[in-house]
Amino acid sequence: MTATRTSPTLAAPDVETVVAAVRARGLRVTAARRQVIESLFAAPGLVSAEQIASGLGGARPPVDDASVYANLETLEGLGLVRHVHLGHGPGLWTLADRACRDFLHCERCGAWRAVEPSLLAEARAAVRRATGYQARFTHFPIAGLCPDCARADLDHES
Amino acid sequence: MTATRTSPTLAAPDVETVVAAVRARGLRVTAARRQVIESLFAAPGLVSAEQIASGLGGARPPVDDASVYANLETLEGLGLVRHVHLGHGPGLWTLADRACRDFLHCERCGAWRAVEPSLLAEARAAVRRATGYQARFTHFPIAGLCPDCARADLDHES
DNA sequence: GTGTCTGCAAAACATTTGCAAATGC
DNA sequence: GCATTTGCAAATGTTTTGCAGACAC
Repeated sequence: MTATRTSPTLAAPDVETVVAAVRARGLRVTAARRQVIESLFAAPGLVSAEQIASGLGGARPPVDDASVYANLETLEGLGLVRHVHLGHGPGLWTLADRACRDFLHCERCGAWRAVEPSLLAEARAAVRRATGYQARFTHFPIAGLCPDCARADLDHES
Repeated sequence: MTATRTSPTLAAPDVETVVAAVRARGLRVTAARRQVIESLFAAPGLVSAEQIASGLGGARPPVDDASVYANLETLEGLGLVRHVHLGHGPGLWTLADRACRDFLHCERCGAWRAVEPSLLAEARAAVRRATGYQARFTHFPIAGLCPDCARADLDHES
């Protein structure tokens, strides 16, 4: 469902800080839970639940899909983790402090870009003026064409 | 799910016009295909493939899911039909030449709104200036909070 | 010890695919 | 007549659910 912005986003520089935050909430730090957290730190950017479950291609023992989903949901509830939907395909997950960004996604080549929310302030204001909607590009990104594909599109039409 | 449609419905061609367009492309007009087309005309707005397959709750005989999907894809290829993704849930289909083309979707209450693309020209320009992306809100809508939910959000926080 | 988490299995859900039989043109 | 299209059945990919046993605290 909709991501619930509960607590202010914690700065989470390392695994142990997140683990400590989990424990502080009275939740248990199991091997599976720790591995989900470590996978998110190890990943270069957005990762699917399936990638996390299979150990990110590393030599780690796999964690069951259901446990990964349960953990991601729990961690998202704590505000430590977020997910985003880039077009079709599975939801993609990342640490909350890394994902406090707005996303753009190219419908043609699949490239995505994460930007500071402030960069899109003017766009959000324009949407608001035109429609009254308060746009959030965090969970469902802006879809469209990246600069390269937009240029190719123009070349093709001319 | 409250559907807020503040969209002027331009004169859409009738069923026979679409049927004629299908035949003109050398495709066959079967009972199932005709029913898919009629369902799209009968629907008040966006409908799922599942709703079309089950006859829109009417007394019509059901059409097989696979046939509905195949037909929607074919008709979309002809430019007669298109689909959008409102958040999670199934894709939603509508006739291509119904007036409104850009969608906004409320992540909280699920309401959606279809607007003239020109209304969002300024927003698209702002995205372009800030990021170089050419935003298209047609297939994946703008997600955020509708005016009502945005107001409730403010009230709740204050 | 107690209540949370885990892994496994199975279901839910939207969609796609394979194929023999039906049918529009 | 013949290619297109259908309905059925089964597979796909993603996520959820139910549950008995394992384990953190």
